[in-house]
Amino acid sequence: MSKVTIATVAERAGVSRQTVSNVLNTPQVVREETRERVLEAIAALGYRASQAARQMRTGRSRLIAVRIEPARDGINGSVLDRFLHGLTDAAAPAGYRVMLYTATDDTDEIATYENLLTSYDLDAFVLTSTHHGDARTSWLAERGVPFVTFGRPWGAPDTHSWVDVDNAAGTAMATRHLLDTGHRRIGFLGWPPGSGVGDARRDGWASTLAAAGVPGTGLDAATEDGIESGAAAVTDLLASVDALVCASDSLALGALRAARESGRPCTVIGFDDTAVAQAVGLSSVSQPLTQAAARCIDLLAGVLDRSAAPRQLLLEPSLVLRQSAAI
Amino acid sequence: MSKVTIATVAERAGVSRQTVSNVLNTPQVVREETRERVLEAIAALGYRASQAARQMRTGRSRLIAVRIEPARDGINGSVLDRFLHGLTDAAAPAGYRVMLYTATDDTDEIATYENLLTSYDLDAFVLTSTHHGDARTSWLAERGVPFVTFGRPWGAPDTHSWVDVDNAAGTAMATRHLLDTGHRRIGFLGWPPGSGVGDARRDGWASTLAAAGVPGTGLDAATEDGIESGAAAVTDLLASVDALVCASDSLALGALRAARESGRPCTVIGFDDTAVAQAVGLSSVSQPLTQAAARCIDLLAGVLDRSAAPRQLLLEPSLVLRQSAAI
DNA sequence: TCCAGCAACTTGAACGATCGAATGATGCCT
DNA sequence: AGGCATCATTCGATCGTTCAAGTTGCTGGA
Repeated sequence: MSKVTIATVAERAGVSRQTVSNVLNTPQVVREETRERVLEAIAALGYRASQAARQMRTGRSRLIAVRIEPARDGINGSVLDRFLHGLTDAAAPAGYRVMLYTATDDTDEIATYENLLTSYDLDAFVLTSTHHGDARTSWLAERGVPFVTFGRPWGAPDTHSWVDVDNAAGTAMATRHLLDTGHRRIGFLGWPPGSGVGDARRDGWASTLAAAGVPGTGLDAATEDGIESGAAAVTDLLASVDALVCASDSLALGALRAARESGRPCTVIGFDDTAVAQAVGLSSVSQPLTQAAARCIDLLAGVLDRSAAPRQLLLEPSLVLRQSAAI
Repeated sequence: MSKVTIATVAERAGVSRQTVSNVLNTPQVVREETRERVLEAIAALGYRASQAARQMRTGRSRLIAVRIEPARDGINGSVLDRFLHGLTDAAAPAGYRVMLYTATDDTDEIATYENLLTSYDLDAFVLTSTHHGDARTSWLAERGVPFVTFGRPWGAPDTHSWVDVDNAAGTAMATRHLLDTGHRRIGFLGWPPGSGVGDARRDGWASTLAAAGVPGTGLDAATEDGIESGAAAVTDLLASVDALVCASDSLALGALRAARESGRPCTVIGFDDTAVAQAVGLSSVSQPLTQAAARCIDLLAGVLDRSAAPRQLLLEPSLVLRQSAAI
């Protein structure tokens, strides 16, 4: 099984190297008959183009890079992991492979871009966890590096392609469900203002209550993400609500725990439909992560063409109902 | 910011291309003074070697491939994700990058190897989820492809390097803890015999009981992984045990649920210390996944040298104790 | 004095693909 | 028949690096 190059194939098919290359890259310029002969030779020899050689000539690597969060435990990390799974699945049929990198913060991530671009000639980046004043997108845009973000450009103009899940629609859906099932004192447990995602999730709750004419003022609390902090933040609130919409499953779990400890029954709905929600029977808003990943790959095709205008996609989450067991 | 190649650096430093290459790859053959001048030029120009060109010449890509499980929800999938995080972290300082691929089964995975090897010239593979009669390791070994497995070669001889966690030690630790805290009727909930990991976890429990002279016969159950199946499999057992060691957190959660429903108190210890265990306050055996990933990278260095003999590493898990809340 | 031996560096070729321009073959029009 | 456009294919150069084989200058031993 010696090395089979484009020259080997050319010799066997009785054509030149370039013709073989044309069969693979621009089939329309090759006569039908020749094309078939070449393809036959390719199959017979088990030829596969060397990415390294192709990459050196074209500058394209057919590799896209995605950041993976540093190893840490936790409930919410799994969301990005599921997105990553979807991305790998969707990239393969499109002829792309996913390469991972880590970074401690945005500045470090930008330094990594430089490294990866110059030494690996990456074709594109998929960014996650976009936030207000994100330095990464402007850096990439300035240098003309193709990229797609999972998460809209909070506050910045829509100059690039992105996919996002309608966070507000998710909490709105949860709130509406609680209204439909008879609840009238519905609170919200979220994160401190300033994060785009967190604010959107709060808005979904607030606007749904407002539209239904149900008062919500004073029925919300904000804290850092986490079970403990969620439980602590919600204790005061429990006296005045009988249902809670939460910005994450961690917070929801904290709320459930606090409710159980205080002895006050409270229906809780989380966000992200993590494994934990499944395990404890917690209703939760589910993001279509696999679909989001697939759309990112779709958009990337357009971005790599350079010709196509940037496109934006907002996906609808869904509500997964479970009989909320006390934790 | 035009392209800066090894020739640019050479010109600026007043030496030849090869000398620059030597500074980077075999510094000892270059005179101190020259070396510094070259390094200065590299820094000034921001030069970074093109992986594609290097790869074409050397056949090495500095890329290692790892399988990522297809997108699915669940509690146990997170274990491999955490391993993946650790691997990416550990690979970067060693000058390697991680590339992902998916595969539906072993046969499909082997087909993917062929693809990846011929077109991307991958340096090595890291395999996870090894099992009895694993076709993947023999395929790779036959072709001389460097690889390391996370998981020992169940049943097969130790002809390659691997890292594994001592599963039996984990359940032994859990069992011993239960004995120390006064339990005498300790059961085991695991998977059907045949899986190396599952059998090892059962053995740890059985041998510890035997060593302590505490009877365990008839106190174990086996079922497919999952909360529901775990709950179903353990109901009969609950009459005769007051503590359970489980092969996974999913099973442990099922056991907890069944115990709560039956009204019989039962101390439960899970395995893998997943986010779910954290969330519900379940004690669990924790695998040192970050460490395992780092060791895999270490071993890979030896494997890529070809000279070094295969090495094996067995890591000790630890027991994370929590006040087991009823679910 | 001469040349072997060494250290430090340089030069040409090669890896395997693609790009641009050139070549040969074919058909059509005048 | 000659000219010319069109299509299919070939040829030579090139991407950036490393390997193998020089070249140069210097030291020391016979």
